[in-house]
Amino acid sequence: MSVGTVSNVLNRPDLVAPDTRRRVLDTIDDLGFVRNESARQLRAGRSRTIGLVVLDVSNPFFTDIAHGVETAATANGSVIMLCNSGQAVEREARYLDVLEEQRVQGVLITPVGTDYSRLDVLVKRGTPVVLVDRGTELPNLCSVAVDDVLGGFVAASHLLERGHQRIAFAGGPLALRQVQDRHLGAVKALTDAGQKASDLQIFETTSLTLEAGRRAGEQILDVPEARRPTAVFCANDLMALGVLQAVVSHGLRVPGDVAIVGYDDIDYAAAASVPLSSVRQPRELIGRTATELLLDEIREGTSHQHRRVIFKPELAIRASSDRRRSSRGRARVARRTRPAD
Amino acid sequence: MSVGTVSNVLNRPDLVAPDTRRRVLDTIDDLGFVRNESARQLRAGRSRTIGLVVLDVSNPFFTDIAHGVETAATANGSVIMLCNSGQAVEREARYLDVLEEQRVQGVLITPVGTDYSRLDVLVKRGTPVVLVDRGTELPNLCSVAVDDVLGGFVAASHLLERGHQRIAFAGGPLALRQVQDRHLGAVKALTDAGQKASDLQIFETTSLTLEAGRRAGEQILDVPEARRPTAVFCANDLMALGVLQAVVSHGLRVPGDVAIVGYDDIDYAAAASVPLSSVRQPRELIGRTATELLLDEIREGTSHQHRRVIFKPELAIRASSDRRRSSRGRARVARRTRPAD
DNA sequence: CCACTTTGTTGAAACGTACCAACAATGTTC
DNA sequence: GAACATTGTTGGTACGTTTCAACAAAGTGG
Repeated sequence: MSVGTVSNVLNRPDLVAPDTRRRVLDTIDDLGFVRNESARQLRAGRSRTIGLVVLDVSNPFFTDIAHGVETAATANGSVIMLCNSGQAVEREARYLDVLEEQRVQGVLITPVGTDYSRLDVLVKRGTPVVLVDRGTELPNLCSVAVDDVLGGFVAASHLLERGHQRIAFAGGPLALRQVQDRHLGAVKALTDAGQKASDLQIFETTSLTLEAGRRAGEQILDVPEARRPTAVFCANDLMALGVLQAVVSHGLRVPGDVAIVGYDDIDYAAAASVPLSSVRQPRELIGRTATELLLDEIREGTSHQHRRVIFKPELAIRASSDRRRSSRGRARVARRTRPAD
Repeated sequence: MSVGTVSNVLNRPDLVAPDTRRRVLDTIDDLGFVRNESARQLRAGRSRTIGLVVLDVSNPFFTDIAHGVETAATANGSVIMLCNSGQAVEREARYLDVLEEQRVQGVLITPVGTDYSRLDVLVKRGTPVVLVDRGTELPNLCSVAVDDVLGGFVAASHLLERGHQRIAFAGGPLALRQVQDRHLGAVKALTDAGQKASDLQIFETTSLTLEAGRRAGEQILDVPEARRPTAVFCANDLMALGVLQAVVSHGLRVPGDVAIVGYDDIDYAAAASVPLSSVRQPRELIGRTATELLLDEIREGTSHQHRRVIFKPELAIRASSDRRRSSRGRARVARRTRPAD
C-alpha cells in the first residue's frame, strides 16, 4: 500500500477503486490515523484557516460579528481563528505575525490604530485582508463598515429633537476611528442645529468597557448641576450601560435627569435597567459580508476588484432617551412622576 | 549562507557570531522573510497553539474565561484558538478534528455532552485535555470546575429563606451537566427544607440564551396565577435576563410578583433593569487555572498527575430576589409600594 | 610548532503530505 | 489478437524548517 494511494483516498477518492478505498479507510480507523495539517499546509502552500482580529471579545458586538464570520467560513470549509487585540497595538501586531506565520488564507480585522502599514505589508506578501467595521482610505483593501458619522448624527439629532441643550459625548480613545466618526457625526448634528461644536462636552475614556462607562458617568455627575449635561451620547453600548449604572446609583433618573443613547444595539441594551436607546448595526451581516468579500478575494486572486460595503445604521429609540425635555433650564423631576417602564 | 545558520539566528542566536547575526537579520528584513510555521511544526512535531472550545462565545461567562486563558497562554508564548461549539455535538466534533489535525499542544474544553469517548481518544493519541467548568468522572483528565450542586443549593435556599413556596427552575437542556447539577442542588435545598422534589417546577429550554429565557418567562407567566411560581432560579444569567424581560414586559414586578436568581454573575447581571441576584463564579480564575494545569501537563508529559480543581461559588444578592415574601398565599403587591432601586 | 579546545558555520537528513509521471492491469475496438 | 484507451496504483520529489554530526578557523597551552 503506497502513501500516494492513501493521499488519493483522502483528497480525490474518485480516483481510487471502491474496495481499495474501503480497505484504506478501515485501516485509517484501526490505526487512529490523523492527517497532519502542518505537512498538508506545507505542501499545499496555504492553510484552511482565516484569522479574525477583533478589538474586544468581551463586547457582544464583536462576538455577534464573529458569529456571522463563522457561519460564512464554515460554509466554505474554512476554520476561523479568533484573536483578541484588546485595543492594544502590540497585541494586534503579535497576532498578525502569528497569522502570517501560519499562512492563513486571509485576515479579517478591526484594526486598533490608523496606521495601516502593517496590513499593507501583509497584503503585499499575498495575504488578503478585509477591514471590518472600518472604512478605509486605502485602495488596496476590501472593507465592510457602517456609516458611523451618520450614526453619530442620528443619535445626536434625536437628543436635540427631544429638547436637550447640553449634550455630552462619552467614549474613547478618540484615536479609534469608530469613536472619531461617531463624535464627528454628533458635532455635525449640533452645528446643523445652530449650536457651536464646542457645546458638545467630551468625556474621553481609554477604552470602551462597562467599567470605563461607569467612570465617565461619575465624571459627568461631578459637573455642577447648572452646567451638567442633560443627555449623554455614548460611543458604544457597554459605555452607555456603565453611564446608566452610575447615574442610577446616584439616585438620578434616566431619562428624567440624564438621557442616554448608546451605540451597537447589543442584546443587553434592550434588557438594561432602563431600556437603552441605541444606534443599531447589522452585526451578523457585517461578519458574513466581510467573510464573503474575503473568500471572493481568495478565489479571484490578482484579478480581484476591491470593494467597500457601507451599511446604514438605524436608531432604536427606547426609554433611556424617549421623553421630551422641558425647554427652559433643568427640568425638575416631580416626585410623583412614574418611572418609565 | 546556509539555511542552518539562518535557523540558528532565529532559534539559538547565541550560537552565531554577532555580525553574522546582524547580516542575517538585515537580509530577513530586506526580503520580508516570514517563517513558515507549518514547516516548523512539521519538523518539531507540535505547534504553539492551544485549542479552547466553549459552548457559546456570545455568553460573557465564556469570554471572561477566554480572557483568563489568553492571559496564561500568552505568558507561556502560546496562542489560543477559540472555537465555538454552540452546544452542538457535531460542531464540537468538527473542531476537535481540526485541532487534532493541527497538532495543537493541548485542548481546553467545556464539552457539550457527557460522552467523553472522543476526548478519551484525543488523550490516548497524546493531546492533553483539560475540562473547563466541568468536573469529571474520568480519571485521565485534569479539570477545573465550580461546585454547581452547591451553587444550585445556595440559590434555592436563598429563595426559600425569603419565604418563597413555589419555585421554578428554568434552563436546559438538562443533558448539560452544568444544568443538571444546578437543578440537583436546587432540589436538594427543597427537600432539605421539607418540600417534595416535585415541588420544583421545571421549565426546560433547548439552550441557555436571552431568547430562550424570554420564552421560558412567557411559559411561566402562562401558568394560572394560583399555581404560578413566585420565584425562578435560572440556569444562567442570560436566561435570567430573558425571564426578567418577559416578566417586566407583562407589567409584573420583580421581585414583588416574581423573584429571580441567575447564575454566573456576568457583568450585565448587576446592570439589568432590576439588578440580578446571581451565583458568582470566578470566571477569569477558572480560565487561568485550567490553562496552567494544561501547561503543566504538557511540560510534565507522562509523569503528570491529573488534578481536579473545584471552586466554591458565592451568591451575590441583589434587588431581583431581595425581599421577604409574605407567608400566606400570593402576596398582593400594594400599589403604593416603591419599586426597588 | 604541534596538539588540543573553542567558536562558528555547514551540509544532509528528516518530518508527513500532495502531486505527477510512470507503470500495470484490465477492458475495448477493429 | 494486436493496438489502443481506461482505470487503478506506485514510487519519487518537493515543500521549509530543525537538528546534528562534521568540519573549518581561530585561539590556547606546553
